[in-house]
Amino acid sequence: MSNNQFKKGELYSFISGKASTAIARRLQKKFNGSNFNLTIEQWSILYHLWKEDGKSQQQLCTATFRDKPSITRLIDNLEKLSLVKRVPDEKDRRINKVFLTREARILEEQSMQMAQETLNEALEGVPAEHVNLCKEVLQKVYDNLSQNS
Amino acid sequence: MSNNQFKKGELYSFISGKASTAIARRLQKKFNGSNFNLTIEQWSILYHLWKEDGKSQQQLCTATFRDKPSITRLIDNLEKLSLVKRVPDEKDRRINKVFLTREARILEEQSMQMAQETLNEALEGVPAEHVNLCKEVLQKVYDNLSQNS
DNA sequence: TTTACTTAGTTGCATAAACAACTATATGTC
DNA sequence: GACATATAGTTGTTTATGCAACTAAGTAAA
Repeated sequence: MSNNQFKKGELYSFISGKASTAIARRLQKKFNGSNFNLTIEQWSILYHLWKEDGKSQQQLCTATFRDKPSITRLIDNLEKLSLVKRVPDEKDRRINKVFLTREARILEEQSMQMAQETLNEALEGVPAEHVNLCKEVLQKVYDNLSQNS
Repeated sequence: MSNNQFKKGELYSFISGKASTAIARRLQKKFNGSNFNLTIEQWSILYHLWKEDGKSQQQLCTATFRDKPSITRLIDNLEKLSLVKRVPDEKDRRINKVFLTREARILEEQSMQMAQETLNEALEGVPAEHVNLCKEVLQKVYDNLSQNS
């Protein structure tokens, strides 16, 4: 039995995800202002490929917390932009590995810097230990709900 | 100058809003499982009208952190479902006040209980003071980014 | 090796979001 | 009163999400 009873007025703020929406919008504006022709969602795919190129679509589902159709269509659009390329796996023909193009690799540094900047603006005046605690809470929330319980 | 420098690997979790997405999905599943024919987004409009009926569309924009076209279409769909009704303001004909129907008022108790339940599941095992601190951080983030700075 | 089951990815459909361009109404100034 | 300007809301277009139904390929068991 939990002791986290919410008052009615407090309830909404947690569900709405206003903070992450605000962060995403700010980052998107930075992209638009720099002639980056990228949505945040597309960028989030590239982000995971910069960490490790050649991930399968299924791995991207897990990494980005999206379902398979969403990934299919994001990859479709990224392919149209010549930023990634699907390569069928040699051993298991069901699997598409997704690889960055040279054009996409060029975008890493500048976009990561804009993301960094955005987070710094977002967390201005928040002590590092509060940020860490907050991240732990959000991770715990995610873990709590990822189970079938 | 901020001291919140993020390591590359940590950056994504904050932007992605995984936690609030997970909460919304869980609540949506509860709705679906109870024959509530409502999206979370539609519910969020009703939520603010339950707090104060007759809000204008503009007030709903502010309350739900959405833009005007989004609200127009959410209200369109809620009207189709006979859950709200637009009423032009007597004094200022530009303004639509949005009122709950009887059918919508019936939904309040049960849906709020499901939302409460969802939050309790999400925050299971998280001490109340951590929840409060986390909420403060998220509010601060929102405030930081709401300015034009 | 035939059948059943599982996994990876795609397609169709409905809903929602972001942005720009638009209409209608109100306000303020000359 | 006539003009410019601001505000409230709508419409069109593109992109993304969630769900269900589907195809193709791999696995395991009879």
